[in-house]
Amino acid sequence: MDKRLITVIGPTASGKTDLAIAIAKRCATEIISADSRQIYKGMAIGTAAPDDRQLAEVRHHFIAVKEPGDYYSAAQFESDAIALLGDLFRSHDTVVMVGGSMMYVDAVCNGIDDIPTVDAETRAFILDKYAKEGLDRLAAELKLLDPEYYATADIKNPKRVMHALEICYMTGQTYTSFRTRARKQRDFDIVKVGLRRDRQELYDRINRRVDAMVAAGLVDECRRLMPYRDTNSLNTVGYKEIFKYLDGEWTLDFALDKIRQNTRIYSRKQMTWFKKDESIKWFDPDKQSEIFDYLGLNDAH
RNA sequence: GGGCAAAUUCCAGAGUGGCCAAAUGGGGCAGACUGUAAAUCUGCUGUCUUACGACUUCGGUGGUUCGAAUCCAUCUUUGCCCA
Repeated sequence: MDKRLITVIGPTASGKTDLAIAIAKRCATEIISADSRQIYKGMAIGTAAPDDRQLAEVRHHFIAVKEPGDYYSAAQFESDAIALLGDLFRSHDTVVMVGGSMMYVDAVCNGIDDIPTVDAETRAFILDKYAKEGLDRLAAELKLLDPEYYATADIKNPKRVMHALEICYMTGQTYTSFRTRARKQRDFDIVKVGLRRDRQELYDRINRRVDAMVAAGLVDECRRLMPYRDTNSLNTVGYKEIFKYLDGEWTLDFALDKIRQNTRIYSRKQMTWFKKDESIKWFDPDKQSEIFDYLGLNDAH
């Protein structure tokens, strides 16, 4: 029998966690979390990570395994997840992957180019260069070093320009030379189950979840994370707003409103990304039996 | 009761005679996306139109002017001050 990766995706607060657990239990398998923030320790509340009861029900991977200051990326997730899948498929026919980090999901499903990881010195050098010279100068330099990438790059986006330059400086080759953009073949089947809700309903769920987070101790969680507030992992909806409150810059109510708003924006951004993925089969999250039918799980037992 | 100030497009807030459908920010909508992606970035956002462009807006009404969001009169509302 072919090995199968069931991938559950959808915007934040759509109900992915519950569905993934239900599927994993039915298949007696484990869950790979494709979430760029739940992977960090100490951020369970603000990222709506599975709680202890849920974690006890089904074994989850990539939840709370990194320190907030650790460097991690979609590329690393690809190799970590693919390696783990190799192990899991030895004892399971099916594995479930859930997560809202579009790029992480994509890295596992389609692969990501093998571009060298930028070392700390180069990173600091380019960052400093950007601070001193500005985006236009960096873009002009990129035009010289890698005209091919420059022609299609998002030249107004500092992160893109800087990264391309980092690669050029560090390797002495063009960024383009690493970008094969080839789709990797995987030796397992991939089924993508998308959860879609009416926009207003999703917004209501987001609002309720923010209240639940506060009740669960979101503010205290943020206090504990204060030492890491400047790291990328904490540049995250739900945390950056509370930090403003803890700084005395915003009232708590205002910060919570901003969290609700930014979460809505995030959910829309996720949907924009998903829209172009033709391989996703969409479902109403409340109709679990339809999803099980689609996956052929209803008569498994 | 008297005095002063203010009313601008979804919100905040510029604009003080033509260069104004009206800066900027926020919000909203749409989109991009191969290296910390819950990040970062882009476009649109009065109406009609593919576009050129046309048309209706700046509290109400009436004036002045070739021309008004901008000046005058008056009314309404709001804020502040003196009673």
